[in-house]
Amino acid sequence: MANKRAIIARNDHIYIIGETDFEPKHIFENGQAFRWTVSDGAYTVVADKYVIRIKKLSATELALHLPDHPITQSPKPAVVLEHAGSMEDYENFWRNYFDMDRDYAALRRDFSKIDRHLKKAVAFGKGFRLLRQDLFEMIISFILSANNNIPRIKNTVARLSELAGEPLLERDGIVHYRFPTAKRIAALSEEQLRKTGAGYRASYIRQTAEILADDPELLDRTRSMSYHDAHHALVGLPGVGAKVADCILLFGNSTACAFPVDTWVIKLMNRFYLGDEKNVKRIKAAGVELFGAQAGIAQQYLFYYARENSIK
DNA sequence: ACCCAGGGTCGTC
DNA sequence: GACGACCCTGGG
Repeated sequence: MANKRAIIARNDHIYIIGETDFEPKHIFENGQAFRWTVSDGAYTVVADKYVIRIKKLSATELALHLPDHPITQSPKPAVVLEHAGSMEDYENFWRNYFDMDRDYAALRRDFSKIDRHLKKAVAFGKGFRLLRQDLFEMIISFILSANNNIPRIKNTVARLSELAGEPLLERDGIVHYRFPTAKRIAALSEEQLRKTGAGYRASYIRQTAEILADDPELLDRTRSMSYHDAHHALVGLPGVGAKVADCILLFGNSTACAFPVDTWVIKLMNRFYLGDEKNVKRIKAAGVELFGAQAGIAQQYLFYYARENSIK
């Protein structure tokens, strides 16, 4: 039984009502996205040309927002995407961005049957969704992630956007910038890139941006490739290894079989399943073997569960 | 104050 | 395949 949910657009806001799997904290605080801030439980997110604020609404709040709407008669979980636009924006962008056509409730049920660890992870992370983010943004963000920590990655991405991205709008005294194009980043000097906090990754970023600026179709082509071919194409870019390529495909294209293996996944896969496997390729193969065609999503639930509970 | 680890990749052996 | 170096920075 698919969960019944309603999407309503009104006054530049989009409401997602009755969706069991939409928890802003679990969507954004798990390392798949870097262009967000949180304040009083509300998430400000920059995606494409949009700057939205995501809030959970109680039944009372929802009724205040949509006073004359029949849906507010029966209390259901509700989320509002403020400033997200009209129904057209939802259909053209948000539906895809939030991976709304995947049935996460069904996925959780399937994962829960696989084993007790995944069952706990899935219960803990209920409300997670994969984001289908801009591929170029994912490439640069995850080149930055190598041997780095999340606060610094976020800072660098923010400074890079301010340095080379188009200003979008000012809200509450803060100017928000769109993520830069490959062309704009390729035009920066390595010195400028280092000043954003990129460190030694500055040269990878510049080189990769240059390659992609010279071949603007490359990323779009990967979307129609098999997982294997797309992964191979991405690994050819400077600063992009096997793990980063998997992150790009998982968080930029919702390629659910991509299974990134980082230090945390090595730890948790060994602790829960493998014992003492050091070979990353074999850990990745074991993940796909255990969790199936959507192993990357299982990986995200496990990753989030392990990190939030400091399982080392 | 100093040290360490952080969603890995690359070059070298 | 297995090491070690690697820009920085926030947190201990």
